[in-house]
Amino acid sequence: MPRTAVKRVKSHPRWRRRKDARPEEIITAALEVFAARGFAATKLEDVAHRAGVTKGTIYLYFNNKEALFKALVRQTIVPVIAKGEAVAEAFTGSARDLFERLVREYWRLVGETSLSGIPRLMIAEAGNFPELARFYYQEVVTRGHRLMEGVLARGIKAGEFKTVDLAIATKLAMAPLLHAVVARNAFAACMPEGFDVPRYLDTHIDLFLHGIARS
Amino acid sequence: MPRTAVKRVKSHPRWRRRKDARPEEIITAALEVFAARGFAATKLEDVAHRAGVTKGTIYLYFNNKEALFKALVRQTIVPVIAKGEAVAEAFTGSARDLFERLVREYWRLVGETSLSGIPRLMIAEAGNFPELARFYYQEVVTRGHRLMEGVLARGIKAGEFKTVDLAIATKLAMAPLLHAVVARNAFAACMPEGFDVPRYLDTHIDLFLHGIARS
Amino acid sequence: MPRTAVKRVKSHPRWRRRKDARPEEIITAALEVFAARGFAATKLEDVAHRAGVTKGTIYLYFNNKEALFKALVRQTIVPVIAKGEAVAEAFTGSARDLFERLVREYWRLVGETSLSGIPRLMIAEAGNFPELARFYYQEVVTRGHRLMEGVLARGIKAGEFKTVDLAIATKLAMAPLLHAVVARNAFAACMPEGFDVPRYLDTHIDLFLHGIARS
Amino acid sequence: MPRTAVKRVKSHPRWRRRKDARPEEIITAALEVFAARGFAATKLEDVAHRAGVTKGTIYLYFNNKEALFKALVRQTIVPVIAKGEAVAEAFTGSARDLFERLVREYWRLVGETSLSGIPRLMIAEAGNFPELARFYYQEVVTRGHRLMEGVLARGIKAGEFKTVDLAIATKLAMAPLLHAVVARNAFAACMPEGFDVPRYLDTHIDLFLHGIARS
DNA sequence: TATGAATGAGGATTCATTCAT
DNA sequence: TATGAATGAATCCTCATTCAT
Repeated sequence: MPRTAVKRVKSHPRWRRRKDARPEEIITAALEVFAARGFAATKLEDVAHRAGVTKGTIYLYFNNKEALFKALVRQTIVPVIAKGEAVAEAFTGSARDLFERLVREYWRLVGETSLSGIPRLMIAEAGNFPELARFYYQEVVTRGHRLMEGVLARGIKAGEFKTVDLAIATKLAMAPLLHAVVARNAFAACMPEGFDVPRYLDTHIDLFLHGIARS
Repeated sequence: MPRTAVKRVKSHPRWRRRKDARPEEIITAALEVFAARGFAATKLEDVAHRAGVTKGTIYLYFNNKEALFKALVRQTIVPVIAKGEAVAEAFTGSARDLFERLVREYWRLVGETSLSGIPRLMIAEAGNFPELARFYYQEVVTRGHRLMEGVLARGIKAGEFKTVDLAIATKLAMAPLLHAVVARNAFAACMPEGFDVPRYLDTHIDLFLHGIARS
Repeated sequence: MPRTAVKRVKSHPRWRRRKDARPEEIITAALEVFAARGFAATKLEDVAHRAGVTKGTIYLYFNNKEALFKALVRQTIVPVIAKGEAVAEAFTGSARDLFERLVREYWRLVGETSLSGIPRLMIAEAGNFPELARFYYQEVVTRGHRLMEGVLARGIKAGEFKTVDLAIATKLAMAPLLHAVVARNAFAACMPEGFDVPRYLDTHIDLFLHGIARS
Repeated sequence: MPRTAVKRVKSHPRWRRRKDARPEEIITAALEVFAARGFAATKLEDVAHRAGVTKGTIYLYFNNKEALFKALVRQTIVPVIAKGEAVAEAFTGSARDLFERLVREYWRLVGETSLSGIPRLMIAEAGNFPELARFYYQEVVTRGHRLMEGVLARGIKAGEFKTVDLAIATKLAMAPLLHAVVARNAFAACMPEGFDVPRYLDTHIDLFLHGIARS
């Protein structure tokens, strides 16, 4: 801290230069590389290069490769769930509309962003990082399920949906989303026809709501 | 010149069988290890050990780690698709029944066997093996889709199903299957509640057929 | 996942110098080991050890064993030829004297130094490194021949030497030098009688000049 | 022995099939491969293939790679020296003519045959096989030198040659031969001009005899 | 004798990690 | 803080050697 602190003050007297941005820059870079190659095939040198630093710098902020990987997962994906929960909580319309809203929100926040690499990464590496897998399963998967379960329960109670096994219906509500994210991430280069996401989402919403609709 | 002449003292005969069983034994072992750890984290020594041979033996049958990996994918999963096609071709009942039959068959052949590791493996490694990914996408994913499309088309033509976008409905019909296989494979250890597969399949069949049903 | 995080406990600082001296140090060490053992029998660990570094360090400066070998040949021997050419160019005396001068110079620069290993190395490995062999033949052998041809041509024009086939006389002028370098390098340990180099050179100069002398 | 012996007797009742030719076939094949690649880079599988047998068979006749290499050197090159000695002993003409005869004979027996690989091999591998190097130096180099020394001594005594240091003059008489064999073997592929051997030999004989001629 | 499947020690190469600067 | 030279454990792969057949 001593030398640089002085420097900072010297060149930017008023506002601190936000070099606490470093960890985030590194995590952003790491997300891209890990998502593209998987944990083992990722070289920290590549991460460093993409973050505009050198290998050694990574170790100033993360104890080792594994710690970086875990930090990456923990810090990027959890906020998305939180956001979903906030949306649900604030929502006042029908369960059908909330379902639709959450589906589209998920795509907007994950499917279309670089976060789409995370589910695939976790699927790929769960076996190698049991502890992280447990964290992810608890804090992302289960929490996500709980969120969706609430929506379905709301719809059942309101008479919009027929009575179904909540846990299973939840999984079925999410699976098409998850699978699309994962498959697109994995096979984007192999899909010459492309993947008409809006229509895919529309159809899922339509079919699912039809399927679960009362009467 | 001290390079040559390594004396070896062994008590056990170093091999008994030999033969054309070897490649398959190795592939079986490789499937288990690759599925558990991913490509990069798999040590050929582990594969060898599990196959009951030593490292060197693997190289008698496969040029290198990558070749083994590719052979594994190509030789194990394609037959499953072929089987599905055969089932569909021979089927004489309604589209609804065929849909149900294929869903259950997929689970029986993939979800419940060690083959369930393959989809997850491919999702994890597609980025590192573009050529293999293309093969898999062509010969497994696309072919699987084609199979399911045929079923849906049959149902539409027969008036069982309403008219939908075939490609998208197909993806939605498969996604819950694929995702269940992949997620269970990845997170089995994290699912204390377990995963009630029969009910999951029943519900998917029910919801999907309800969703797509005419009128 | 037990792949990462290797703790290391060391008492010595692992490096002190760094810098651009390294490649040369490595090449020097490599010259000694390659010359002693040949390409295939040389272990990079030995080279590293002799250079006072570890295996990994070699790879910071050379892509692989072959690249090190090639760099070694290219960077060490070419300057010698250049020096010979400079000597010839600056020389103002008779062709006989220049011949003598070059013969002795060659021995001083190659025969007596660690460079004496290079010709033998190239002879040993030419078959395994065709491209390098071509380089060496062009930039060392041919260029050396051209140099000697110039001397003989000068002597013929000046009437010192009788008219001979230049290319062949050149080869005959060089062969005793080359062979002595190569044979001494190979069989030094087997020559109990030793090899009286000064006298060998004297005699070669004497016999050759007698043989080629006019009249 | 049992099964094959029976077979042999059955098909060739009278004369044994000369399968003692095997070792020679293997040595011939080994000469080619070793000469092309050097000791370390030679794979016994290649030798076996070229000999029309399998790797295992080599071990029926030679204890290991090193033994094969040594047998190869010992059995192929020594006879050549013996032949040279016989020629010299039987020769009745002048020393000049004998010199010429031996030079040409050497080329005929070594330079033009696959034996030309041996000197280069020995130069390449002497450091790795000290004991073999010593054998070669004793039984080939030294013996060859002795042979040539005898010729020169004969010429000096007869007044054909001037008095010179025998050991050194011998080396100078041989060097162009040895070097030509070795260099041609190593760099044949790099010599677009070719190598006019007959003329090279003629010129060497001419220059050397001129150089050493009395008065 | 001959085969060829199997072995496993050995060495090239990679890359996470360290640490003097 | 940041660098990047250096390290060395880990792993792929090769190939001499063995041995049941």
